Amino acid sequence: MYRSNTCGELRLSDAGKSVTLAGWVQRARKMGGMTFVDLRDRYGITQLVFNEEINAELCEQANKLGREYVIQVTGQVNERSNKNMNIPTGEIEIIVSELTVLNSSVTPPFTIEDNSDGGDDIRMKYRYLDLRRPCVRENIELRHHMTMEVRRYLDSKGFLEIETPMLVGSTPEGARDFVVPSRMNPGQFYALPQSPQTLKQLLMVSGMDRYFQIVKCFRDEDLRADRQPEFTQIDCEMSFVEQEDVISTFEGMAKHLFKELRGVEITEPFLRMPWADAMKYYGSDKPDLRFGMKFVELMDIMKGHGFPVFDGAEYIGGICAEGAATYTRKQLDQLTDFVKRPQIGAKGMVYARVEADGNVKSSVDKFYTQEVLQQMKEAFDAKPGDLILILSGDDAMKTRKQLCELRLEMGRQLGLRDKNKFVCLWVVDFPMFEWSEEEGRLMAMHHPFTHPKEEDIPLLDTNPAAVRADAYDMVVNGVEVGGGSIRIHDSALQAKMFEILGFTPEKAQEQFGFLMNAFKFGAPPHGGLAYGLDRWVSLFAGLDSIRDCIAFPKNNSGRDVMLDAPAALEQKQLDELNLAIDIKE
RNA sequence: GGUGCGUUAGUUCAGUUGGUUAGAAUACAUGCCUGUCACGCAUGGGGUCACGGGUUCGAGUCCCGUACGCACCGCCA
Repeated sequence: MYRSNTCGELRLSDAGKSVTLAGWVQRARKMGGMTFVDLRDRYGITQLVFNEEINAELCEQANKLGREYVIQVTGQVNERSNKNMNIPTGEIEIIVSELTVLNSSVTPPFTIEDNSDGGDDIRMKYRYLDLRRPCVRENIELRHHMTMEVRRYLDSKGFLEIETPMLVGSTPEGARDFVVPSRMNPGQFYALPQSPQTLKQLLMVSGMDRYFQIVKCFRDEDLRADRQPEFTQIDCEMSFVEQEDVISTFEGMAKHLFKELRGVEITEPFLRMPWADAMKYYGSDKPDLRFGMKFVELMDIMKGHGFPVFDGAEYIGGICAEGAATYTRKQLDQLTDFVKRPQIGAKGMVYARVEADGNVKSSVDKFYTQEVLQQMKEAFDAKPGDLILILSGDDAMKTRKQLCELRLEMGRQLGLRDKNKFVCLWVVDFPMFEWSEEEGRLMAMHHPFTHPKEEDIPLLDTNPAAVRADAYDMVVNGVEVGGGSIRIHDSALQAKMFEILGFTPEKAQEQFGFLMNAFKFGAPPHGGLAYGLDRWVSLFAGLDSIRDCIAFPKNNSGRDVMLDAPAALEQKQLDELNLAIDIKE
């Protein structure tokens, strides 16, 4: 038996017991005649005491212990004379009578503490040491608890957890696939699934009725703080459901997770917003509604008064930052620089302060009478002390996206994006298609299996760009944590969708024939949703990056710096797979 | 594919206008210390200033390129 207890569980009530503990040496404090050792495991830290007067030889051994040595000790639980109330075990210590070094350790490259001295790069290289740090370990524990609660909730609703294959066929629409060469089928490749989308639909055809899977998905696209090439979805599908059924089931799951993992009880229904409104009022399909600053359009009020920039604009709109009239000229110049950054791309920014007497003082006063400025103030319902920021441009959608960035930045600067506040929103009524400049054709905004809104189906022939879909995203604090749709279950309608997307019937049959054929055998109406597990955990843990809740993540270049992957293959392996490498300059 | 920031001791960072032997903290080693808990005190070792080129009497510092890291744009049905 290596241990009788963990390093996190002994309390004052255990005083007098003889125990055996095992763990890692966090640090040793040598006081001369006595030595204290903090022994750490996943559960906590327990202080060990070695006293020269009691056992000189043992104390000598303890003085040789280094950081991260793995040791086993036996001793008696003792009430401390000086208690440390900062840790749960701080009222006791172990007076050690036996010490075994189970393994030594070289000096770690960074300290194993919450306030570590390790940077991202070195932490990833030694991720197994990074995971020893309590603040990282807690994220992994939270992730575990979340998957357990997901299973508990979905099981209670009758969902079956069913595994789908990782080696599937490549699909042309959407993200780039990771591909896997087949040795037994020379020149042919599997692809890793971007999502089990079509397979879960086939499970509905099978009559499985309610399916879920906590599943890895793979997309060979560039990484971000919130995007990894392999990530985990909570993938779900239900039969005989309409949009409302799916939304209520997964709103219920979100509430369950909030309650069980964050202790937040949400009783009222989540907010709903049509996609068109989200774009119009927030310039984004995933608005952060923890704060206001809804866009106000100013074309009627501000255009045609002789200010050339606005007079030539196709869109003029602004936000009102409550109480921000105290912003200095320097701060406003910095905001102007912010929106002019190439990544945002605004030409400039107009600002207006509402002064204590209600007058509006703007950066374009010479073009506008106070009367017009007052109309503008009314449009925002602005109060004395508020600051109005206005952008304009010749492309309404682009300008709204710029205004969106400005709004988020102001929210950040004014401290309105509190990590402990959660606002949940369903964005609904997504467009079915969006125009792709690159491809010169319509592309599915969600995916090609999405059901159009019943009332918009006639538009498929006349004006497909105006067709809306039975698609919905869940957005929490401006993070898209999941999305789904009602699917097409009719092979004729599915064929029509492929036609609109520019597939020839032959191509559609080749790529998705298996699905359309299945639909001929009695496919039930069905729909579903996938939640992003990594993003949910990050949101609950208040993390800036999903990397921090993934045990072994990839870096920005898609590399695992610990495993040094990806890497070149041996020629023998390439030969077996009938592959030749030809790297273009 | 693109933009920005960064790369100096094991680690996290400072390093002024280009000027003597490149510093701090922490970690590490040694010694002292019997109630510490971020223990304390003393001493010590530890540097290809990412790499390559350029400007200069002289480059950690300025310029160009490359590599790597982070954030972002494109991309992510």
